[in-house]
Amino acid sequence: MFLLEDYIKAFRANSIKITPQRLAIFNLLVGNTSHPSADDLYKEVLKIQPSISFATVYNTLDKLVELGLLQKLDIDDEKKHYDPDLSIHHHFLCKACKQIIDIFENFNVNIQPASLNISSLESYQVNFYGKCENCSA
Amino acid sequence: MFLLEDYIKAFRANSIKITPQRLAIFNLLVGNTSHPSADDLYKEVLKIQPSISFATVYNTLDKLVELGLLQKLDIDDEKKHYDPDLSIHHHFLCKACKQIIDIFENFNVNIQPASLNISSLESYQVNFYGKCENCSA
DNA sequence: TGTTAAATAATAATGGTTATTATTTGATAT
DNA sequence: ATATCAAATAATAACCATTATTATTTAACA
Repeated sequence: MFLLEDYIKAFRANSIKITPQRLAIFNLLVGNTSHPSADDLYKEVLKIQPSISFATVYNTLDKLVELGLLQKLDIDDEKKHYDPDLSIHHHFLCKACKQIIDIFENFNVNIQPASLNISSLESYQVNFYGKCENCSA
Repeated sequence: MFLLEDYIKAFRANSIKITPQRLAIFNLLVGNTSHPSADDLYKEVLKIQPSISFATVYNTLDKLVELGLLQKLDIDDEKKHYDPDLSIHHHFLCKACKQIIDIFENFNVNIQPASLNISSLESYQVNFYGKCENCSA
């Protein structure tokens, strides 16, 4: 998990400006295990930066993903979710409450690009679907 | 892979009407390995059913997914893709051309629901991301 | 063949995301 | 410290996949 200073260093190293809006977003991401959507983050950051616009949230998230500091999850077809934890782990989506639960297991899912039409393998995601305990009670 | 008659039988068994529009969609799905989006299918089916509406495509795809005859892929954040092949396999998305390539390997990615906040595990998807051979040339 | 609930076509609405643009500002050089 | 300027912001419009609505049509069955 990254610390605030990791985000700042990375932005500086890439000559991307550090603004109060971005610092507020960085702070929301540090240690965040809730897999927030852009809208979730927007609502939270409004409390610290009441005049922030939605576009700024998207812009900052895009930059973070480009810099490899944030993972975009393709697990929920309704919206994108973001995960600042880049350690190898995967996710479970409860189809009822849409909660995303971390699965801290390192599955052996290597593929041999050479054997397929694939030239570079950059990442992978393992997504599980079902119902969480709350929702099946 | 299902045959046309499998789709027909399943719809009949569930008292869901079989219409020319739906038959055209069934035919497009049989043996289809292109992982089409709803729009892809709409464009194709227009050639056989020129007056079909988009809503009918979505309606039929939803029914197929509900009946367990079609898999919805959460791999492309831009749109949903559908796969009529329900055998255990996974997918690679080329970030450049958005092509989806089948990965016919059965990874051992079991999780123990009991140990987490999970009560029922219904399905999983393993998604790989990178560049295909065409796009890195 | 008539009946009826379900499906269709047409289209409006929704919601997440992206694009646009005038204004403001962070970072650098002076 | 200040000026400069490219980049970022806020506001908002546009986009696009998907879902909802509704009057009309039709598949399935009696």
